Amino acid sequence: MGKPMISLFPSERHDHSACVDAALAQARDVCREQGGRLTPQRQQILELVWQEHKPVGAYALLERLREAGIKAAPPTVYRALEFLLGHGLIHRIESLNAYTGCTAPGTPHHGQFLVCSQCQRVAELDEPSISGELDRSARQFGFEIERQTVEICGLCPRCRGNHHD
Amino acid sequence: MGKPMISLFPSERHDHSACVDAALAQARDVCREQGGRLTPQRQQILELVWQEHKPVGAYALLERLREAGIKAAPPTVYRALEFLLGHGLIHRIESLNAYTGCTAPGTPHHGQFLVCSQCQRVAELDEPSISGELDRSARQFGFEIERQTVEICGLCPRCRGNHHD
DNA sequence: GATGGAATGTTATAATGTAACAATTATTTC
DNA sequence: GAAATAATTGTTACATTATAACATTCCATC
Repeated sequence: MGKPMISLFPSERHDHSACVDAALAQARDVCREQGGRLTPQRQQILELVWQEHKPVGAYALLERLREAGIKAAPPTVYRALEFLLGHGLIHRIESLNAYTGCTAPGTPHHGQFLVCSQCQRVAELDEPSISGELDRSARQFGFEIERQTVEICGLCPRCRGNHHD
Repeated sequence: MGKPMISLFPSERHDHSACVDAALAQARDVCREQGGRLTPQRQQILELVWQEHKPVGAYALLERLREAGIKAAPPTVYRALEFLLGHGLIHRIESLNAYTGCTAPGTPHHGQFLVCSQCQRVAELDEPSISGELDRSARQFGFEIERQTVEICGLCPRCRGNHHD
């Protein structure tokens, strides 16, 4: 009974290197189209953001950079993040002060995020029905939307199953 | 043509002291019902949050407290905010790291916020149609919602009219 | 008026983010 | 190719937001 349940939360043993490769390839395409320079450093930071399907904080990225032997200061990370945000290659999760790879870069979309409070993984949605309702409500009150922040915190399918915290 | 436009953004010269008084009265009711202690300090900070229909940062509140002659440190403010958040008397606007008075304390609701990027004022919605769509989408993906963060940034009706920045 | 729990005071520090200017690297123009 | 220009990165310092830890005070109740 019920519709097939599409999994936005990839399994534990999916081929994650494929995710990363795809993200990097898409990023190169997007930058070529938009005339942005995906420098090695920016690419490396994008790759670090993609290490997991979890949002990463700026200082965690800084830590990872240093572990990779690169001595960097906060502005290095924040500048790369600014570039990546500007080209729609990552999103910022406001409720976590953290950053996550965009799964549909290049295509204009509002991100809507399902954030698991247990495993921290994030799934990105772009449901027209949600955006539509937001648009409708905003219009009703004479409000002109510039940007939507929709972050839904809760339990992902897998963590709902594992009720042994 | 079109529906009457309900104004969620009060006019510049509405009787704001009435807003504050109502908020404080509601807060007292809520605390009585829930068994929370609305101490003078907590009440004062709630009052400061309500000084405008704009979200206020914790350190701005600290500043206002000091202007009121009270020498306080950050934990004083954060503890009061924690109490007020816990009793649903204020909301935190994630995208601004700021706090705003709740317009419907006591009644369970998800806050949905229209935040004006020009005048910074905020209107709180609780549209079942939005929550409903979020619920529906989450359920579709097997996700169990604990908390919704919906913050819509854009131009409020008045600022849309004033195109002379 | 003793006592136990909540609230507040106080100091220090953690976590997140940015300003400002110097140095370098890439790109264009001559 | 060399000079000029623009973009990127390095570096230092600092701003902003938030919390940990422990001492003290307040307050309801016994």
